[in-house]
Amino acid sequence: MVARYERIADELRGEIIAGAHPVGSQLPSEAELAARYGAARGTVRQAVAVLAAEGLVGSRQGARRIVLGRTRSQSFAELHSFAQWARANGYRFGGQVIAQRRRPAGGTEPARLGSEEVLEVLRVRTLEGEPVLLERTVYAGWVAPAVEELPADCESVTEALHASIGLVFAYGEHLIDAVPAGAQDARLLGVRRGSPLLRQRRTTTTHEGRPVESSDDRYRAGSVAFSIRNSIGANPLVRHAGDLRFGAGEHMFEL
Amino acid sequence: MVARYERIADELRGEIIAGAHPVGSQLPSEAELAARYGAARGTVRQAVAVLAAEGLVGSRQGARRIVLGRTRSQSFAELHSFAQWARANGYRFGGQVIAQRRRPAGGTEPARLGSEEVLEVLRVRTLEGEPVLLERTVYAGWVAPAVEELPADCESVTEALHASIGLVFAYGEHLIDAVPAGAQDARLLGVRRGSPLLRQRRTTTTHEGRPVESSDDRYRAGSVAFSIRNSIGANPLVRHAGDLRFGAGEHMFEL
DNA sequence: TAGGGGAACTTGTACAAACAAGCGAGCACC
DNA sequence: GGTGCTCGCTTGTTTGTACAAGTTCCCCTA
Repeated sequence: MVARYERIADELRGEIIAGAHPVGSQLPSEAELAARYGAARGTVRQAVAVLAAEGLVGSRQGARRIVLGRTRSQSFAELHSFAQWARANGYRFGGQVIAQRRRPAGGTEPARLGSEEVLEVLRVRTLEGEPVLLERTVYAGWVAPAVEELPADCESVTEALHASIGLVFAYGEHLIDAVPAGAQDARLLGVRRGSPLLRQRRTTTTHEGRPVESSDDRYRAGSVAFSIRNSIGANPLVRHAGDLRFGAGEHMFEL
Repeated sequence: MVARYERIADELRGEIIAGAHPVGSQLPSEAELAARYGAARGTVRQAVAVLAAEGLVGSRQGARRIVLGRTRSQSFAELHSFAQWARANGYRFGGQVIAQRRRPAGGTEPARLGSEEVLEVLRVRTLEGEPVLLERTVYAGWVAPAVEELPADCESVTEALHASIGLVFAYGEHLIDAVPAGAQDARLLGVRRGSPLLRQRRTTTTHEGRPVESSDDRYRAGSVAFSIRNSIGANPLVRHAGDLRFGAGEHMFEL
């Protein structure tokens, strides 16, 4: 059972993507949409709120909503699952575990992952036959057995874990920056040492806030880019900082 | 006049940051909050929706909301304005125009910026005395005069343009990736050629969707990082297979 | 013609009510 | 002891109403 506002949002999104509402044009007013769909104004507002959150439309009090773009963001799942992102975009992709071992948690890991023993996995992901991503993932102890069950060439770890133990990656925090390729990075990704990599560090938790994994993913430069659309009203994005000299923290944009 | 739901959100956020609701704990139910604040349930829902959008709390049907984190994501303006971000975080910062010239629009610029003549500006930004950011910005013709009025060491272009012509950067689209430093990048940022830079390409528009600028900003590696906190909606692992397929260009994560 | 004043329109906020759907704990049963 | 089920709690969805606040555009006036 899909909610009514979602169906309305889907339909409006479809119209925008199809070009019925060109970029820069005005959307029908809430009252018009309510009449068209035979829904209450509140329901229509929920629908357009979805589109606004996706960055497709912008709105401000007093003026009609305007169309900002036509590309849809599928943000969360794609940010967590390489496979889901690649599949949604029609790319050929693959994966291969290079190394995997259990070890005691160290540093901030016990606090971040909430377990004393962790499972460390090194995976290479390919896109269109080319290695583009190196994943260094640390799993909390309680998911380790399920992860060890997976085949080495498992296409989608996220989906496999959902199927096997019903695990859902519900919340995540991501840090994106650029780093030079180390020796191992260079070898596995087929680039020169020191060449630029786009790094995404993430920590994910379940619905209950239970930590699942913490990962350091490195993309070959030129292979992928992150895209964000935002507005002054709805603020998904902000910046943070660290220190060049002390190297203790680093400057950070919060998205 | 601040909205009621915003005041409630502020108060709850304050309680979370202060530790009254530790990370992992449950928030009071909507009914309790409504009673406490003497507000309708809908109003309370709006308040907690704000916190959810900030990534502070997570929610799912049937269960109480839980606290996910204590760090607050700030304003949108900080993504567009280096100065506002740096100031809000208490950093010393500066800026200097290196080159500036008008030229005819080329390539996709007429379409992106909606003008035939543009103003190209090259700026270096410093943080704590160190050059960390190189901005190559192309302004639409209609803002060019106002930009040319600015002093070469203008601290905040965004604020200056707001003060002089009432310009508001309302919507933005950002593409984040990693690139090797070119000769000019290396010289101005004080790094070696080919070393990693974090690149943020952005296009900004006004409230009405009128294009203002298009920029290529490059950060020294290790100086800044982008941070995103997100959550899965209601739909766990459901994805539509290949409903969208954009041929051109590079692979993109859309956030 | 340029400018000010307003009226109509549009989105934002707030309240109230009702039902649907999912979660969790406690209870009964095997 | 463990399993399954029911019931109460909590969040999600939808409708309706009313007013507030900001925008847009037309018209009237100087």
